[in-house]
Parts: sequence; C-alpha cells; structure tokens
Amino acid sequence: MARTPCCDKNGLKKGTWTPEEDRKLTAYVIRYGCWNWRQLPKYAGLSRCGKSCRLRWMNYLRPNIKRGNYSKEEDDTIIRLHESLGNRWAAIAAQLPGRTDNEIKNHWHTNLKKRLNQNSNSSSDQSKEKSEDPSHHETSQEGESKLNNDHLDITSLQILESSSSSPLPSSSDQFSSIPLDTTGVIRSTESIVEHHKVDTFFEPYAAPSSNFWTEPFLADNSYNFNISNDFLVPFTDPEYVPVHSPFFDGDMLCPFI
DNA sequence: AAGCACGCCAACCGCTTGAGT
DNA sequence: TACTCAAGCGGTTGGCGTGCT
Repeated sequence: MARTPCCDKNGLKKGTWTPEEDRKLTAYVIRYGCWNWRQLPKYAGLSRCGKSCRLRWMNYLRPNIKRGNYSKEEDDTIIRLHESLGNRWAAIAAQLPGRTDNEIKNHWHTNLKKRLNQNSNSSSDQSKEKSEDPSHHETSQEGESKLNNDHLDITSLQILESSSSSPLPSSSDQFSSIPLDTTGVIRSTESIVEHHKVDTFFEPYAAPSSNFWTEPFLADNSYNFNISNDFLVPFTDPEYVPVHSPFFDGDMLCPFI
C-alpha cells in the first residue's frame, strides 16, 4: 500500500508518507497537539497539506490505533452496526475502540461484505430447502432481517473492549494506555509519560540526525534540543513543566479518537 | 522463473457540517 | 442572517504484494 511519492502543483507532497515525515508529524502532534491542521504542516516542517497530515495522524499515527487482526467480536459488531447505521463508518468506528473509519471501511469492502454475501447466498439456499419444508414459512430475507433485528438495538450493544479479546496483539499495544479524557483529548505530555515507557514510545522517532529537532519546528531556540538527550527530558523529568505550543495558549488539544 | 490477475489498503478527492465572526 | 474557513466524512483510486498459471 503505498503510492509513489509525487508533488502537486503547489509543491505539496502527495502519496506515501516516509518514516521521516511520520516522525516529524508524530513528534509535533505529541508535543504541541493539533491546534490547526492547516497550519500544522508548515510549523512541523512538512510539505504536506493539512488534510493529508490529519488523515495520516488519524488513520495511522495516533495512539491506540489497532491494525489488522480483527476479532470475531469486532467483525460481528461491524456487521451489526452496518446493518443499522449503513455506511456511516465514523459512527461505526466510534463503537470500536482503536479502529479507524477508513480501516473499517476497507475491512468491510474487502472481507465482511463478501462474507455476508456468501452467508446470504447460503442462507437463501437453506431457505430454499426449508421452503420445501411446510414447517418453514420464513423467507430467506425474513430470516436475515430477523437475524439482524436481534442486533438492532444499538444502545444495548456492549462496546467491546475487543482489543483485549483479540487473539493477536495489535500494533498499537504500545499506545494502549495513553490517558484520554472523555473527548479523546490528550491533556498533557506528562500524562503520556506517566503511562508509557518513554524509551520504547519514542524509539521509532529517535532520528539519527539531530537536525530533526532543530530544523522542522520553529525559529524559537527554546525548542532546539537534541533527541538523544534533551528531547526526552520533558518526558522523563517529573519536574519538567511542559512548554505549550506558541500557537495555542493552553492545554494540548488533540482528538485521539 | 516469469507473467498475469486480483485483493488489500493507504491515501486522495470532493462534499458536508459546524464553529466563528 | 450570511459568509468564511477548518475539520470531518464517505467514496474512490491506484500501487504493491501475493497467489496462480
């Protein structure tokens, strides 16, 4: 799944994200939050449009993302919700912690839809057989709708902490305990540190060259520190008072859902 | 081993929604 | 109330991987 990188007319990069771009975006959002997606790439040192950054963050980089390894429970939940909500992928994703609308949408089109079709075919075959049985008056459609109606009451749905029931570990396990408030907002960098082993969390972002931290962000020298030492200080030193984004005078605001 | 076909999924595009003025 | 702009959402595209011939 990668697209060949290219540039559009405005010189903004399109296509596949490189690990370096991922590092920049992740580091910036973690540090300053997503205060304005349109402006963000400029300050994060990315030649991307804000929309692309947002999408990359929301669908791939943000914490608590689970990738692949759909459990049976998750599949069932998606099927039930799709039956009642239709193609409202964001609404469906909201019921599945760690899953993105994009991923669910893809999963639906590539797996579940086919499976459902197969099932409905086989059930219609069954109902054909049953229709020959005078004791069965239910059409396949009725049977299907009955099946679905069993799950129509969304409010009664148990929101699955399906990650825990998933048989295979997901790639987001390292993020699974980032504390979010009820709106999915990360409230402080300390809270991240508190709940993470910082070294493993930032390992992927430990760029070999120090200019990763000095080049992309700001002219403000206060942000120029070296990844190998200084960067981790804010996350490891309990005395550290986080520096807020110069563009947002307050807590970091970043929807992690 | 090479070529082909198909499936998967990351990413883009355009429309809609909602907040701010 | 009308307008503007940013964010969110869903549909679609297209490149890569993999299985099949």
